[in-house]
Amino acid sequence: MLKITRKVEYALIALRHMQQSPNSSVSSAKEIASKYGIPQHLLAKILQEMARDGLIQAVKGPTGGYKIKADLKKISLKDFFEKLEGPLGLMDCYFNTDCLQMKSCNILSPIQKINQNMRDMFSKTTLMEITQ
Amino acid sequence: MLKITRKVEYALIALRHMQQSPNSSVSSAKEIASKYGIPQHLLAKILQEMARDGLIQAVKGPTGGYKIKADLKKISLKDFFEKLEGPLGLMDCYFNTDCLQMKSCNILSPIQKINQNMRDMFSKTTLMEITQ
DNA sequence: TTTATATACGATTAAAATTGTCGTATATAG
DNA sequence: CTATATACGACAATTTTAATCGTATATAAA
Repeated sequence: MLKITRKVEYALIALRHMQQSPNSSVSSAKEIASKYGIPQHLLAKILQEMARDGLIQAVKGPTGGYKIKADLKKISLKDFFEKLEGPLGLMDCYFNTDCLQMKSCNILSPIQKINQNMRDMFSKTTLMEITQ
Repeated sequence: MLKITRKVEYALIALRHMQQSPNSSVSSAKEIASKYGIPQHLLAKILQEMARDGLIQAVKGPTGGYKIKADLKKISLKDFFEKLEGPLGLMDCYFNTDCLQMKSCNILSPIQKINQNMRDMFSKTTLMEITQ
């Protein structure tokens, strides 16, 4: 429990790789996948999603690839996680109000506090701090 | 991702229930399960594990059940999570050193820092704060 | 203009982790 | 005795995550 997914892990690895590449050069999914031992097609899908999210820019065709587009100093880890994986919370009831046990649940408010702590923590860290 | 398991959720609910019960009285798995809509056998297994861990005390036979044994003020949420679910980390490589990509991984050290932040956060909260 | 290589993206399958059930044994209050 | 509780391992179902596959489109370079 309390693990990040491989999807997020692969996304971070790719971002850091691009961050460390010469400016304005692009990195292909194939190049990144083989360097870090990531399934190529899977990484490609993740890169495509990050491109749709505006984090990176895609360049098509041979010699194509991806490069960083957004200002990573302005994006928190919380926002990054939520772009890729949806709402961030220890339990679904933090966002989802359709739990049948809602009325009888006795740990709802204590959990909400911890949730808030965790969200604050990830809000205070920028993507740049991870990838630089 | 970054979710706690139902096992931990059920354990917290049960602990809080016992905490709020009259002192020296016991609560049965059946009673707690039906009150909060938890599968009875599943809750029983979790309570048994907590008993083995010394968190609660089991009383056998009819009129039996469980009551709090440990001093919840002295147990951090981190220790509680680790008792039930094992090592706490965003990624397995925080503890497990047999990842094949270890050498090429470029996010290892940044992830370790976030890991430490998360562990610190859960170390600073006691079980009592959740269950009281 | 042809070819090789890249992104784009939905559909599907595979694997892993989580969640829940079942059967049987043992203890004990009434 | 008997009913009810804990004890515990084996097993099954479900859900989530991870990975693969097929096909289409864009484009640089020969």
